Amino acid sequence: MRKTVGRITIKDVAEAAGVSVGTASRVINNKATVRPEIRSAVLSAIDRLDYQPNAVAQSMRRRSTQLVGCIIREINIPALAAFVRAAHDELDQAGYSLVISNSEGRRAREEELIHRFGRLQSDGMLLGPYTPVDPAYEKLLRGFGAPIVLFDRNEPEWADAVAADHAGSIDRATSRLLDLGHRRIAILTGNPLLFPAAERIRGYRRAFQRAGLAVDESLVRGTGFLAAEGFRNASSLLASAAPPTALISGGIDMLPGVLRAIRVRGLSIPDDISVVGSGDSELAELHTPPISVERWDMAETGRTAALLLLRRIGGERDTPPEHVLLPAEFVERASLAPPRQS
Amino acid sequence: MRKTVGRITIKDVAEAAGVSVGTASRVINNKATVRPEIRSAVLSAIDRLDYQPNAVAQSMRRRSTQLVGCIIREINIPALAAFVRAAHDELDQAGYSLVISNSEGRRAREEELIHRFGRLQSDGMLLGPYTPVDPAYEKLLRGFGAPIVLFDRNEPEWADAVAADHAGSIDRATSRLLDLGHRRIAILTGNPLLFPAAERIRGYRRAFQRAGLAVDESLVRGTGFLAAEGFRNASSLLASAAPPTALISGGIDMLPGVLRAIRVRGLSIPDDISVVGSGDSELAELHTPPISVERWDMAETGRTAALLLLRRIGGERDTPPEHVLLPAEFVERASLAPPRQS
DNA sequence: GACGAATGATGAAACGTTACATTGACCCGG
DNA sequence: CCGGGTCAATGTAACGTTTCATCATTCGTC
Repeated sequence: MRKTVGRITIKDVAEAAGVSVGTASRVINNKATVRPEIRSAVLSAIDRLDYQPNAVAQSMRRRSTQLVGCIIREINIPALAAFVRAAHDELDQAGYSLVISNSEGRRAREEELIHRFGRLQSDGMLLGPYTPVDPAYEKLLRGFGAPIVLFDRNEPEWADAVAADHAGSIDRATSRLLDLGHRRIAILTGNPLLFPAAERIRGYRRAFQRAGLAVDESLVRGTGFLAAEGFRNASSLLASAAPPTALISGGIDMLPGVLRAIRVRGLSIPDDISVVGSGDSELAELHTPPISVERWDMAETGRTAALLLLRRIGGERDTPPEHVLLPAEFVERASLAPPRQS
Repeated sequence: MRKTVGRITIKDVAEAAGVSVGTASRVINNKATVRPEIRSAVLSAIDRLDYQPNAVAQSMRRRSTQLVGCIIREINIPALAAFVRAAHDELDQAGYSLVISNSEGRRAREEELIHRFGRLQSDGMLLGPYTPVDPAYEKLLRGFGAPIVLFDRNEPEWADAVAADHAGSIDRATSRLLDLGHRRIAILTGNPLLFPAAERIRGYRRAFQRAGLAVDESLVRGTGFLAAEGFRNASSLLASAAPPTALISGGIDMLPGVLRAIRVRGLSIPDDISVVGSGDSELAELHTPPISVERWDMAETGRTAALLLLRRIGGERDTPPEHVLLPAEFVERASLAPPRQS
């Protein structure tokens, strides 16, 4: 006798099987001992009524939602989509669902989303804050009642984190440019208070230092990861009295802006200017000429982040925070050439 | 006096403000009438205790989770990411969170995810089934307790749907190829039981019919949308005795496979073969030569889907299902040329 | 055949909210 | 001065589970 109104609850199942709700619950979670004949009676009732446990009620009681929040800047960036995809697979396999949200890189939205995922009682969170973590932010994160894993960030340092070795790859890229004879090498990246920007600049300086050369500070621009910033900075540099002969685009989706600035100015790659991008992409690979990039495995990043998170969720609460640094390589393509003799 | 164990509940707030939980609740949901001085007492307690409502408990009681499920084949496909992004924004603005999951185009996973989102009590679902909707599937969907919006699908027909006019754009593409003198035009797409495959083939046939020409059925391949299928079909066609002089890649992420098959065979575009893709992408735009495509607005698709869903969630349950057909255009690029004289 | 130990099933109390029926206080008109 | 009508706040019953203490039955042992 199917109930006509409302969904089927465990109570209906118990009634149909002629047992108590408690027993029905024990069957459903196949717990402890329950007589085989009763078990099958309950299972048949479940089948007959097409019963599905109400996850909300379960979450309420078990105090675990099997939900993981993920705050990224923009799902539309292929590299981030790859990250999400890999993390999703790992979490999904462990029975967790992924709630994603785009922060658009805005502090206010990040805060709102963190609050939202807190209210949601999500069991964990993957977070790539776009704002430097000041004390207020740190407090907000500390108040989040579940484990947090950061990606491509290293603050707050008490959270687990997965990041790529930007310093290493940009060091290699810069060295290669120096070897080719470049001296005026510009690096465009985000706020140096954020890990990937700081690291890229660190690698850049390290290469100069090793070569015994001084860095021209006017060529180091840490104002923003976005394509628009890339365009702005590249444009102004290229228009200057002593324009750079090589340009490192240090943002995961900055390259389109930089390329546009170069095109607008009528320059050609690599004859007029050498270019290095950050993060491999169809754009970099298929561009004419193909653009050299620092590359790391985004899927591996996502997997690792998910695994770290699952470990914490699984109860490992008081081992020290783990900061995984994944290798990044420098992939040379046709976008590099010696500087033009002038 | 901050509780040291467990989260702060509305009970703590009520206690701290010296009112009943009912009153506290009324303040929180600023409902009905509540004396200003009491309201501010409660608000100050909330502030002091840093209280956040438990969304799980709210969902339980209100019977609404503010969660929307989204099942797509693969978030990693830029076009789908754009869809998700746009839908996300619309839903987010209305206070809903988006739970996404990748079906990998596998029926079993689709079913499992639909069940999961049902158990989750999600308030709605965005769904692009990759499997033709047979009676069993239709029953599954009918049993899902919340509104469903399909994208690029038209079945089951009782669900709202948003799709692109593939028939129109592929008709134009085919016509253009016929005008250029092509007669052996192959079309590679998915299962013709699925809307976008059926529509593309329909447009293709329509163009031939208008031109008074017969379709060579051996050139119509409706075996799968994936890049691997594209590679397989393109390879076998190109290796045949009478290979096509033009090729329509009728799947949103099939193009890489098709291009690879052409490259492997050592053919050049457009001299040896003309190519049309489905859905614009960086690959199509930046390829040498750029690939012509049928193009539609993925963001608009996502927005529309979200809006349709929100309307249903908002209570409009018994207006007839809405099937929105968004325009698709044919974008001609350098991948087209007259067939080589043989 | 009685007793304790297992084994299985039950009932009710949570979980944190919201909604609804109730109560209490106060005012106003007759 | 009483009755009815507002307005505000309270107390409590849900929502659908799980869990835990409790109770009932069975079984083996002496």
